[in-house]
Amino acid sequence: MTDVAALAGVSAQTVSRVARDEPTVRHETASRVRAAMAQLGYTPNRAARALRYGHYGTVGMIAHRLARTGESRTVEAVVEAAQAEGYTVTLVDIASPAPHDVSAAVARLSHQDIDGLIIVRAESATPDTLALPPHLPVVVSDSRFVGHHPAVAADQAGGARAAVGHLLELGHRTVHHLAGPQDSTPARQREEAWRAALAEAGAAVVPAVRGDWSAASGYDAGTVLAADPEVTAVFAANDQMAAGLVRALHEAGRAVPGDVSVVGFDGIELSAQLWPPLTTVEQDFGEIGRRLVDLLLRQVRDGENLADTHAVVPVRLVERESTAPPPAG
Amino acid sequence: MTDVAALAGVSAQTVSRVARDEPTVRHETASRVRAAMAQLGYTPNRAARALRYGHYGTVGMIAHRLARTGESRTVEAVVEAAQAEGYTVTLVDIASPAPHDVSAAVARLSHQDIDGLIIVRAESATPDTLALPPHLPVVVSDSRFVGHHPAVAADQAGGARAAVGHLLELGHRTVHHLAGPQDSTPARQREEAWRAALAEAGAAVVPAVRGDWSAASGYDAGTVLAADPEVTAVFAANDQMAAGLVRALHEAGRAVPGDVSVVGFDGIELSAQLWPPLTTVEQDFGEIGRRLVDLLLRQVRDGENLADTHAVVPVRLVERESTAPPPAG
DNA sequence: CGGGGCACTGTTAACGCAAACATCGCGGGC
DNA sequence: GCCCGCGATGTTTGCGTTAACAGTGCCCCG
Repeated sequence: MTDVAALAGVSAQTVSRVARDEPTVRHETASRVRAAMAQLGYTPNRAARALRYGHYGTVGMIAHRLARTGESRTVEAVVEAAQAEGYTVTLVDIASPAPHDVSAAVARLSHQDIDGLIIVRAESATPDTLALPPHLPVVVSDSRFVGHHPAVAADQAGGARAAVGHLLELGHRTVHHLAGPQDSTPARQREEAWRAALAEAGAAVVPAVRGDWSAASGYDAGTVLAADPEVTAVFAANDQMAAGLVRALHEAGRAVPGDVSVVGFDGIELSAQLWPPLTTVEQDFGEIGRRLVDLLLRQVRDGENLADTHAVVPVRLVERESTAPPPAG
Repeated sequence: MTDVAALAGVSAQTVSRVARDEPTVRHETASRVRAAMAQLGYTPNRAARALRYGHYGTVGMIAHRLARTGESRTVEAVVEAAQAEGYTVTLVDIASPAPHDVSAAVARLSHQDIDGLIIVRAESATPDTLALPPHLPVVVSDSRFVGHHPAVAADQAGGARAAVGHLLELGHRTVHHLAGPQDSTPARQREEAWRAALAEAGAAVVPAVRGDWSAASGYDAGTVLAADPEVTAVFAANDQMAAGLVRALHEAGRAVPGDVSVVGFDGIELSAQLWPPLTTVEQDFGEIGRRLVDLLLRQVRDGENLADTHAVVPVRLVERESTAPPPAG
């Protein structure tokens, strides 16, 4: 900056004014300064600016396994929403959802230049183990943190009930469940809602089969389910596992949806192009991302206390061709 | 910091020393300072630190459509690799791959606190339209920038040749191509290599059908391909489109691989669980991410000039059940 | 023709931190 | 017993920027 000032024959302050497009600089002077900036390749140092201003224009985001469907789509939505508000996003991927790793990530990020923090699926962390720096605005995409931090979550239970209800209405006597891993909150919520929906409808509550979200685990579970002639309808906790399940059913010679109906969860792009196209509970990740950013920035900018806020984002059952009435007899 | 110093009864410098774990502080003093830090909820201000040190410990990353397979997996790998080196990643999603939007993203990011920049698939941008700030280390995941910026790219051509070669070896007389969008470099590279491989093998060079990477576009293209009895083998430019294509084939009553063989590209998780499991060209996104970070940090830390570096990451043909010899006759 | 105001530009200080240097007190060597 | 050296801590200074205030020259008004 000093060099630019010298080259343009003005003071550093004037360079600063030009850099910030202050109107109180004569046109001629401004162009001279701009020329000097271009010649020297000058860019304002953001660290110094941030130091002066006291904020960074950046939000931190912590997630586990960024490349997964929900995560990557949430990341995309958060990045877009943050950009629209003039903020950039700094990302940290945690090694595991264990409290220790989450805390380490929080520590790492809170040492970065961030104005606020978004935690996606803190899974096994609890409010107490989070060890957040005081005064740092936070939003969590996990409803267990209500009362501690503002939270945004999809209507997991509603989605599960919709899936079960749909299958029951088609005439299935009960609905099996291909559940997600036990350390995942959404997985548990879907599983509990499935069980509750069955009980309320007076249908037989059968044991759940468990996968780990991966398509391969869905296939493995599918080989078991396919061998059981009692199984006529399965609600899978995500679309990946549903795809693996469908493959296992095909291999076992059980027609989908002729012999077995399948419902997924998430609404990944591929769900519509599977064979058969998958009936699924579609989540609005874009909305989740936008709500996360909104709740965070309201704290950052206006200092609102939103600890009790709990935004529930609705889900939608999309009926495609993987569900039908059970086989006669 | 001043408050902490006052509370602990030491100077600010000693607080600084404790914050950085300098060993020249007496244990007793250090604990007193730490207690004060905890009580006051003190966290070192990174902007001030960055100002002092002259670097940020952050790299910027620009990508288009973060939630797509290649992008999200590259992002994950980059984030992990950067974290391992003590850097965090700031993400910007561009609205479109048009030069104007890329430049805008560059401008936005270069005003952030970053030590270097990773540009993923600059697609339609060219070295000249990039308008990068001088002295900012950059790495691009696109081989067209060789000579201008260090680049990392998967072996698109090699992958396409492997796919075509595999199908030809099975006995197919020619291989059709379900291409990606024309404004995508990888799509063009795959398409050109497909055509070249066909020509070299003396096979008939048929026109390519074009999609936009989406599974739905693959389905649309698939309805056309399925109607043509001449088609016995299709190389799809990505797995999503391959999935849509396979569905269209199923619907048209053409068996996969009995009547038509299909090869995809990318190696998404679901490819192994489609029906039938998809033969595909697997990319090593993890390696791409690691190489990007490596090349960037070598510039950042050691000031190396890597402009001519062009890392080609090998791909691997994974043979599964969607390919077989053509139907007899 | 002198003073007030305005447009423009310069000077000073502070943001929070850490390197460099200064100081202090103590134990040991002579 | 005096001074050196070392460990532990304090003081000064500057990183690049910008807010606040301080000029400086010019035009216009009375």
